[in-house]
Amino acid sequence: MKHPKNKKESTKDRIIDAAKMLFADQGYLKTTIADISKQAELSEAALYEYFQGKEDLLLAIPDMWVSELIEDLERQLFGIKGAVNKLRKYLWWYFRRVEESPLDAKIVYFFLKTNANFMQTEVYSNVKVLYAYLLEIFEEGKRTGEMRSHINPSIARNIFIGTMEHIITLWLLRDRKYSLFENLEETFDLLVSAFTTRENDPALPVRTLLAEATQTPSGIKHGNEA
Amino acid sequence: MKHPKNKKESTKDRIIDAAKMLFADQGYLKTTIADISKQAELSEAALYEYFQGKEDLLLAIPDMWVSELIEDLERQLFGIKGAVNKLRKYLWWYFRRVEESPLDAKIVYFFLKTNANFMQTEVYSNVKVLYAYLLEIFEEGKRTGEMRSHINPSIARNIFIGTMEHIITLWLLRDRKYSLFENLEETFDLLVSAFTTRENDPALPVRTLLAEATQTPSGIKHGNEA
DNA sequence: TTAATTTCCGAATAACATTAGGTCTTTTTA
DNA sequence: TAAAAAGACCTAATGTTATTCGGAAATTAA
Repeated sequence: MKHPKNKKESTKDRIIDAAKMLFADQGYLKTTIADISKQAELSEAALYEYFQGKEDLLLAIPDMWVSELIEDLERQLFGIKGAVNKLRKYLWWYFRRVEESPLDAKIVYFFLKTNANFMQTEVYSNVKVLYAYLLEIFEEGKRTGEMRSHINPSIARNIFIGTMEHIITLWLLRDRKYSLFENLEETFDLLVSAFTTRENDPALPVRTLLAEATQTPSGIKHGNEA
Repeated sequence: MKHPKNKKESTKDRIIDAAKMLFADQGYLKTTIADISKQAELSEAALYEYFQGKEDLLLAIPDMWVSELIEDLERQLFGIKGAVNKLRKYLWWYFRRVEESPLDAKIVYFFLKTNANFMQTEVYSNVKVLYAYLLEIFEEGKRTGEMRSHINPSIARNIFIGTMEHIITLWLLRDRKYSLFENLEETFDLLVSAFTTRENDPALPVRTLLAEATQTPSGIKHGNEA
């Protein structure tokens, strides 16, 4: 059915690109079908051959992006050992994808949830897949002892996702004037220190502290713990 | 100017209440001025005596709510000693306010950021005030030694706010079928364990071991407010 | 080459937000 | 108190936008 004329971008893609740019730039409301079709060099009526309407067009954008993400994620995590390492990879991977596709990200974070029936959409179930990976990671960490045994995976996931989303939202609101990766290392360490057992906490290695403490001149009382 | 006929709700309030309900229920887009004015028992034209337009009306809602929050927050935190206690109060207070005014919260979290010029609005600067309190709390915690000395307050704030917002957003998306306070205790403990020095971590009292081994380092005055 | 199909467009249509212009009521003021 | 001013409200335009209609041009299939 689809015969991609490689010489030029397909019409559908042109529409999507135009819409993506305009939605992200001016917002969904202020962007008119006339704007989009002008940018895509097409009549307004023709646009309706490709999308059922403005809302359908909006939904199509995150739909594609999130699908790509899902496919990529599996490959990215493949072969990585350990829950903390997976968590780290997840974070760096996702931030890179967001930095590479800020328009998609903006549409996802700003215009998707407003849709009222967003919960019933294809995109939402795909987002849940992305989140489910995190749950698995926390469950693995718990199982292997890398993370605290009494941790609640879904709570940990809330904290992790919430933090990610907030950082991204701020970055988008501030017109992405800085790098998303600024302070990321520190943020990750802080998060991990909440989840992991102490031995695995790189930010505050207790073993080392203990060792230091027992060496400090004033501190030696009774080193009854080891 | 204002002569509040106490016998009935003022017209302006009626409009705001109608808009709040309809926006939160159907979304900003699907709600028409006709809907709102019908609900408020008013002609469409009359509505424009009170608000410049649909967008102005939308903005008015969080504007009022956030102003109230700011005024309340100061009183709520007044007299509470210790950064962790303040943090806890902040969280419980805010969640209660959200649970009491879910429609306002929904408008804030779902329809405000989409506004493109949201950054220039009155509401945004007020939201920043709310967030600034958190920064102060983390700085205080750092200063008093209640929290880790190497913590970055703005990173801690990101984690805290991100987590809050994510929990609230989920709750709203799921039609608030459960209590916002479900698992809150556990979530808070997990967060605090990332921020605090070990002695204040009730979940995993590793530091008590250390404290036994050494004396409290550098004369930390831990307010024993737990 | 002809029929079918796809791609596209100009011109309606319809749903809205917003304005204009006016009536009726309440408040002010002289 | 009576006239004037201000306020609250309305019906009926007006203008903007999304969406649909009916058909033309271009492409593909036979």
